[in-house]
Amino acid sequence: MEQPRWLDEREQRAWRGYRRMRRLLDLELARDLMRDAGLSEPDYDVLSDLSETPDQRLRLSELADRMLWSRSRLSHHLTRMQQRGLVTREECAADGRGAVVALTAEGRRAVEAAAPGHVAAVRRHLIDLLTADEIAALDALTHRVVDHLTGPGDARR
Amino acid sequence: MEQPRWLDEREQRAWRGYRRMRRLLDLELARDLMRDAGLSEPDYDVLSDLSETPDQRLRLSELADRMLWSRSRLSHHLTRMQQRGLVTREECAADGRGAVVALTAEGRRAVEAAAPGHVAAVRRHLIDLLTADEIAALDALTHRVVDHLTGPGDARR
DNA sequence: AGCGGATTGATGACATGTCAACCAGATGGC
DNA sequence: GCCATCTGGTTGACATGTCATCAATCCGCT
Repeated sequence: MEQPRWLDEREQRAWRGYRRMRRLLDLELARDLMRDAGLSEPDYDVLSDLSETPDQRLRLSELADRMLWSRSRLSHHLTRMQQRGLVTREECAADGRGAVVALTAEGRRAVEAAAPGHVAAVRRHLIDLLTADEIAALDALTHRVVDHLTGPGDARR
Repeated sequence: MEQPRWLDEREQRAWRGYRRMRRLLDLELARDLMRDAGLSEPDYDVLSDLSETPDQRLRLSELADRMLWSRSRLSHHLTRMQQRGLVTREECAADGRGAVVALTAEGRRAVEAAAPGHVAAVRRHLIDLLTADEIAALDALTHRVVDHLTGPGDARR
């Protein structure tokens, strides 16, 4: 830390570009999703993960891990979604402490209605703007960073 | 929207990788910054933008635009930072409605103390994991997306 | 000069996320 | 079997972000 290696020009541009894209893309996708389907991104993510699961249901901890959410956050968010009728909570047969979230019919209807538009927005604002090489690079690089962050130091310090 | 063009395998992987990286990188950088310097990312961004400005001060609206924040968010955040002594508000001579945020000595000290460690973390968890080609690709692609999102449809809808 | 609409920033109510307890049930050593 | 400990999930207090609204001021026009 004594002699910090600052970012050179190109690195600087890449880093700032990343952050700016991140923010703008997020705003845009969230706005589209809310306008077209009445869902927030977190709502959509929960519903989407659930709908991809064989039985339309998951243990809370399992879902939290997949989404990289704290259990607390998930619990709070699910109670809100439950009040809107998108999901229900069930007891877990295998573990008396556990709970299972399940998609309701209405929840399923909501994701299915939202998905095409959301995918189209992701294409329009990101994927279709990239060359095949860039998509490949993005795939490679993001996974490398993810592996780095989940690998050795997964146990935090 | 009738026949949605779903993402193919590679696109899917790139998109999911991006989202996962986004989340993990954010958590990691935020944790490091808080632990080492007692600042949140938003704190750091505000201080950093101010410190790069000639006079260490900016109009609120100017700062909000640069950061892509709502004015409301900025105003709330600044009152919190002000209470911690990192910034002050001043009246704007040129415009009676306006306000100007200025870095305090303590605020300056805080960014300068935080910057080397933060840059090192950005390197360690992202930049230094990428090849030169990937950095160039990231630079190009993010700016293209940013231009797309800020360009024609800047007036939303 | 003076009216009317736009802009600036502040504010309060509310939605969302985080953090630190907390409880109930599981698990493991003895 | 029984106690100590760990885990899964919930909860409440609090930090943060959003949205609608408001007052002050500015600007363009007559």
